[in-house]
Amino acid sequence: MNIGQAADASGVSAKMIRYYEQIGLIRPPTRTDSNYRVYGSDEVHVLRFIRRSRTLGFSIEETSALLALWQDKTRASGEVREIASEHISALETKIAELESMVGTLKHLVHCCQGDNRPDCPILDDLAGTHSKTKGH
Amino acid sequence: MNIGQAADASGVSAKMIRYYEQIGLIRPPTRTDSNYRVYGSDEVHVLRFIRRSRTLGFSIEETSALLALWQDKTRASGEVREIASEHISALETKIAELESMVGTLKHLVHCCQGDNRPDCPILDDLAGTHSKTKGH
DNA sequence: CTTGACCTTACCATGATGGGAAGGTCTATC
DNA sequence: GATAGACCTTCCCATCATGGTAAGGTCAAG
Repeated sequence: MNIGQAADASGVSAKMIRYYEQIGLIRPPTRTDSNYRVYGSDEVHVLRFIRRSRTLGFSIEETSALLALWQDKTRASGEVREIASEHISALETKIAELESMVGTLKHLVHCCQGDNRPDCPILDDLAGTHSKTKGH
Repeated sequence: MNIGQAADASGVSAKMIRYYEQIGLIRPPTRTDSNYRVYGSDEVHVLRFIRRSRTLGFSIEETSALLALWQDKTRASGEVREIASEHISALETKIAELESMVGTLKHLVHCCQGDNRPDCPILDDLAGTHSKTKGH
């Protein structure tokens, strides 16, 4: 299987497959006489694993750790759970930040009449010119 | 005021101030004979505006638009509200995505016993080997 | 006049991905 | 067997916003 077919089969672009190889996330595959990369179903399986992990928001580094644990027959699933739990915490922190931003913005939009008057609470807040909405 | 003082006063690093100048977000300030950038309270005000906008998650491009509206005396606040509303939508989409990830991961962590047995639902899900948790 | 804190520009790095160029290879069709 | 087109290879560049570092100039205090 060439890299294009492996890309189609795994959902990981050929570009990314080469990149993952370059940074050491996956092992260099065998090559044909004409230097083409050759992949089998095992490699496609690994690529799918990586893709799913990335989809769930794990970084390459985290994915690398999960991949190692997946391939380690003597692994402890506790380690996996720890990585996942930490990732959940990070995601929840991020969500809280975004929700805070949304809350502030919604309040501002609500105060902003949206007509043509030059007074705009959103801009005023951004400029920090008064403190009406600042404490929000 | 030198760039360092402007940085302290605005909360934007000197590095970023130069960058914002380079990409045209802010205007080049006057310089001293020895080529030092000189800032006044107006520039600091602009920098604070930018900082607040960035804190709220607006991109540089959006910040640039908001800044232009802020400095445009004939602006319509409706435009501002539109930018903010679109930004809220984008943030909410992002939040939903993250929450979906968290949901999947929590389910997996819940299923994963965290002991030393080599069976780990999280890795199984990532690998896509069975469909027990896949439809989640 | 030296020291140290500041400033200047210029370049490199991040993380994960896409784009493109220049050149080699394979396959199908004529 | 030649040619076209689809594929592969490596290498370099761009993103986005930010940080770092290095080499050199400037300023103020002691």
